[in-house]
Formats: sequence, structure tokens, C-alpha cells
Amino acid sequence: MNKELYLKERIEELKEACHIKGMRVTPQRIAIFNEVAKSCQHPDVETIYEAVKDKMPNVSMDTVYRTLASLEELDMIFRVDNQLPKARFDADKTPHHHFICTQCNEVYDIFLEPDEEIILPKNANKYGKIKDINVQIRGICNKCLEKNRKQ
Amino acid sequence: MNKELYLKERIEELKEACHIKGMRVTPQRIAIFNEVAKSCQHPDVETIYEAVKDKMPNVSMDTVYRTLASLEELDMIFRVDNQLPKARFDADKTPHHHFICTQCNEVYDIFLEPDEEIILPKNANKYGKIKDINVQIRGICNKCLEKNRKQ
DNA sequence: TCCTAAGTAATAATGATTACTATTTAAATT
DNA sequence: AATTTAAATAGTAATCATTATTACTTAGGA
Repeated sequence: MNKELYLKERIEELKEACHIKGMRVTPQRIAIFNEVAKSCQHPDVETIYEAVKDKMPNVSMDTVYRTLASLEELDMIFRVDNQLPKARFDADKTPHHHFICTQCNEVYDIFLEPDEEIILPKNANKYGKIKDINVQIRGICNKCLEKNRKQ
Repeated sequence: MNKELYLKERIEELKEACHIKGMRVTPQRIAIFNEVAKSCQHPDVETIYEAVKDKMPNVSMDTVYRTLASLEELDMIFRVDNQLPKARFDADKTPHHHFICTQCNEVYDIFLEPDEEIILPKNANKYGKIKDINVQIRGICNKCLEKNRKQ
């Protein structure tokens, strides 16, 4: 698809999402979303900040962080990694998935049934030598669902 | 399986792995690995540090971080999240996997063939309401493999 | 055009992680 | 068993990513 057209459409989608959630459409939000959407490099905060600063010289780092969090909440972007605020470790090497609650950051193990296995995509070997596979399923855990219902 | 036996076996495995890689078997390494291996909670660094300190009062935070990195290198443990040193973002909502190079931290998109799809495990819904799924394939990318060959 | 809560800039603070250096120790060698 | 030595550690300082605070600005509805 035409990239410019694609970007235009995605920005319309962003505006729509803001309206639905009662969030304001600010130039900063559009600029920051635009930087993430146009890149295929999975940019980090610093990269986004530098790029936006070119057009908007006194944007602050704080705004970039806050805006990225908002865009995540709007389901317009997501993080490739660093879901959790700090590193967490696992010594269980048997193949299993993780359910990560986006509200309370709890991590649950999802063990596979005896007949199940984790399936690699056909193109997986294209980019290098695979060591392991890590499947994160993100959502709201039962405990938080219950808590939210009560409020 | 008997948990104590399991832990004993895993610690033997750790010792073996250290010998193979020419790394020393230190009490700190065993204690820190033991804490991760015995827990089902995917503990964070602070939790591990506090637990190890009970038996080894003057272990340092630095040692915990260094040791966890070593254990990762030995393939005895892995991180549930926070592979990358900083957060990175993606605005592409079409289902695809990510190949993350553990050497250079580069992230590559693995797009699915038209007939492929990401398969959820049967038990996935057990823990809560799913929002999305994030598949990280970890390994060494072609660029790094090439670089390593030349040295 | 005015009003007001949401959003922002500038800066300070926090919290996680890494680096440095003197000291200790695992384990190979004698 | 004693010696040796490079690897690992403790203690502390420094760095880096991220979040909080506060006063100011602005989007967008009345």
C-alpha cells in the first residue's frame, strides 16, 4: 500500500480512538504516533524523542513517555519488549507460554497439554540461529477482572 | 517429581554447565540459581537478592545482576520479559512474530505466510481475558553470526 | 469568545541496572 | 597440602531509563 496514504489513515484512526475515549487530539500525540507508525525499526524512546524534536523543538521527554503510554492504552501501538517494569526470571526450560496481566503485572505460566507444541513460523530461520521462543499472552487476569467488576 | 530431587539435579546441571564453559562454581552462583529454580513466581532481582541475603548476608546487588547474566548465558535461566535494555515500540497491528538477537539486540519482524496464523494454547483463556499475543523468537542474527565467524 | 480540565514543558527525583576497585577465592598446579 | 593466579565478589559509586512535580498552555465544548 502507498505509505503516505497508510499513515494518513492510521492518523485518522488515532483521532477516532481519541474521540471515543474522550482524549484530546494534540499535535504531540499525532507527531509521536507518526514517528512510530512510519518506522519499521521498532524505535526506542530516545529515537522517537529526537525525531519529534526536529519538528517540535521543545517537546519534553516526559511527554514522549506519557504519550507512548496513552497510545498503548488506545491500542494504537504496543511494546516489543519491556512489558514489565523490571526484569523477572524463570528457570523452567520446559516449553510453556506466559500470561502477563497488563493491569497488575502478574505473570502466570500456561503449560501446554501433552499433545500441544509451540509452532515456529515458516520464516523463523530467515533472520538467524534460533535459541528459544518466548510467547507472551497479554491481557487482564481473572483477579483484576473481578476487582474491576466490584468497582 | 520430588521437588528437592529436582533442585539437586538442576544444581548438578549448573555445575556441569560451568565446567563446560570454564566458569567457576561459586556458592553465590548456586544460591542465586537455587532461588530462581525453586520459585514458581518468576522472581525479580530484588526478591532474589533478599532471599539470598538471608543465607549469605553480604552478597551484593552487583553479584546478583552479574550472576543472573551468567546463568542466562549458561542457558540455565531466562528472563520472562525485559530482554532489551530499553523499551521499543511497534505500530504494526498485523499478526507477526519478532526475532530478537541476543547479541546485538536488533529486532526483526517475522511476517506470517498467508496460510499461517499464531496458535493460542488450549489453556490460554484460563488466566484471564486475552488482549494480544507477542511471540519473541530469540537467537543470534545472521549479521552477528557472520561477525563471530570472522573473529 | 470564554472556560476548564486535559495536556505539556521544564526540571527534579526515583528506581533499576552497571561500572569500578580492592579483596577474596575456586580450582589448577606443584 | 601448600602455592599460584585468574576469575569472581563486596562495597560503593555512577549511569541510564523512567516517573513525578509543578506551573503553564491549549483543545475543544459551552
